Amino acid sequence: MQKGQRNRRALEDREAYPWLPGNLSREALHKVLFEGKRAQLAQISSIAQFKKGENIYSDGEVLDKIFVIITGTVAAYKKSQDGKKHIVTFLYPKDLFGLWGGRRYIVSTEAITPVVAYSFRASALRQQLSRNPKTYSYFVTKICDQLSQNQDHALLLSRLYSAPKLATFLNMQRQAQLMRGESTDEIYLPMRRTDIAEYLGLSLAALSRTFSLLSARRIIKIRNRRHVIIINRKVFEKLANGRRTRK
Amino acid sequence: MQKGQRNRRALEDREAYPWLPGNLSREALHKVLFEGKRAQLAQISSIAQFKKGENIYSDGEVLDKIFVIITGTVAAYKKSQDGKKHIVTFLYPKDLFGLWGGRRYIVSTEAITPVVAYSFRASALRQQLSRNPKTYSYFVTKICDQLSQNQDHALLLSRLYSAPKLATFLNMQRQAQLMRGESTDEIYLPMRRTDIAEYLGLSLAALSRTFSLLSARRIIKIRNRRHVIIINRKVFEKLANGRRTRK
DNA sequence: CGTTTAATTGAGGAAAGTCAAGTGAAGTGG
DNA sequence: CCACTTCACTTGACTTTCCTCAATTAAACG
Repeated sequence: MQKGQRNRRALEDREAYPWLPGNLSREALHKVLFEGKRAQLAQISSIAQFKKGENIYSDGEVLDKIFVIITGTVAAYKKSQDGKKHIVTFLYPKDLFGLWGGRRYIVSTEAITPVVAYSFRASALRQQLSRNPKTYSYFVTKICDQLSQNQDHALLLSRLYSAPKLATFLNMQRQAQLMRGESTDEIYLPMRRTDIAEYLGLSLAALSRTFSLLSARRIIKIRNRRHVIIINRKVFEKLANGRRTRK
Repeated sequence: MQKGQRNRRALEDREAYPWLPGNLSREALHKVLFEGKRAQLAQISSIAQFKKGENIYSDGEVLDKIFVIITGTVAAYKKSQDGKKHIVTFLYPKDLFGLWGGRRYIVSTEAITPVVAYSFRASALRQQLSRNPKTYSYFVTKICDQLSQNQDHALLLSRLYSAPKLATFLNMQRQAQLMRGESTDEIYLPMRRTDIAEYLGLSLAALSRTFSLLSARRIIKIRNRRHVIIINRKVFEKLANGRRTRK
């Protein structure tokens, strides 16, 4: 299956999950849940703020709160048996997190920029859901999205060489910006290099070298630590999507 | 968080998803759905059979059927941009697959042994769900489990060395056998070496070497291609769970 | 402006990849 | 039931990439 085709389809198809009742688009459901009923929501939610670097919750804690990001970026991570931190996903405004587990959280989360978020008590949300089962599909959709995203991440992790890994990552970030309706002239990277390395399964040194390599080959331009511009789109795409490219 | 503690908790906690209505255990729900109401189910499901190696559905096809395995093993895979096959997950009896996408399947699946499965038309299942929203939580639970499993897989993929990778994989298989109530004297591997390599993100050669290494070091005994016995449990555990072990 | 944190770069070594040849198991047809 | 073909797996030789450790430079922050 071609990549372009897949991307287009993803945009068309992910809107609706036809096997679910309450066949609303995600955008519409987000509106209904988080914008249309502020007054009603206020009863079960509050606004939480986190400083940069602050831990939000940890793997294994009892699951009591669920969050929806208003502004900022969050990293979800696990520690592997060998003690290393592995970032599972980055979360952006409108993303929902905290509900992927059962009785306890299954990942840890940390604010990597200052974060403002809605905070729901899990019990209140449960009641809300049983009163209005249609909103269910919103959550299921979100979880399915997360699942699909995780599978793509696994694919990324098993790529062999650092250059295509990084190019694919940058492309994913760009895609996400597009989805959120932001400009894609520049790619914005709110996280530190270490975080990217932990997401891609590379050492910090290797990641840094790869940034330098892509920059030296004039494929990307590193405006500053948080902003990257794609210069040579053709080679860039080849790297991200290409067959068996190394550097 | 300690590993042993985590495993115990996983067993205790995953049974119920308290933020869901219809707070039934997974085991109970499976019974209700697939054993208690055979007659009712017969109307919306049929039995499907697949030969070893047969493709069940492909990534990108329109999602029309959902399956529950009765006997046999299925591999779910994606092809990455560089053309390589990457196995996302192995599926065993009672596992559900096909519903993780929206309008289309998001992975391909293939029978790696002869497979017998219930086959549901997606549309029929949708009706079933809207009539009985409580069964919803069964599906959500399954998806959350899958998500959690995928995250563990990602962790596995980003481990550096092949020996701990393989040990962890074997341990996962053992754990799964335990969950299914099977004996754990031997680890049964229904899939080919190639499949394991594609799951672990290793070359076939590297995987084979690692099997040989563990065997030479008398950590495991390879009774035959499909059956492995753990001899030195202590070293084995250290490999699978240990900090910074290489070989 | 100085101190701390984040990121880049260099040198050396180790693990896994690739290519290729060889062995073992399984399945088929006479 | 055995010979033959095919497929699955193992092992060897060589190459490459990334990791580790360490030193240096750049940016952020008080």
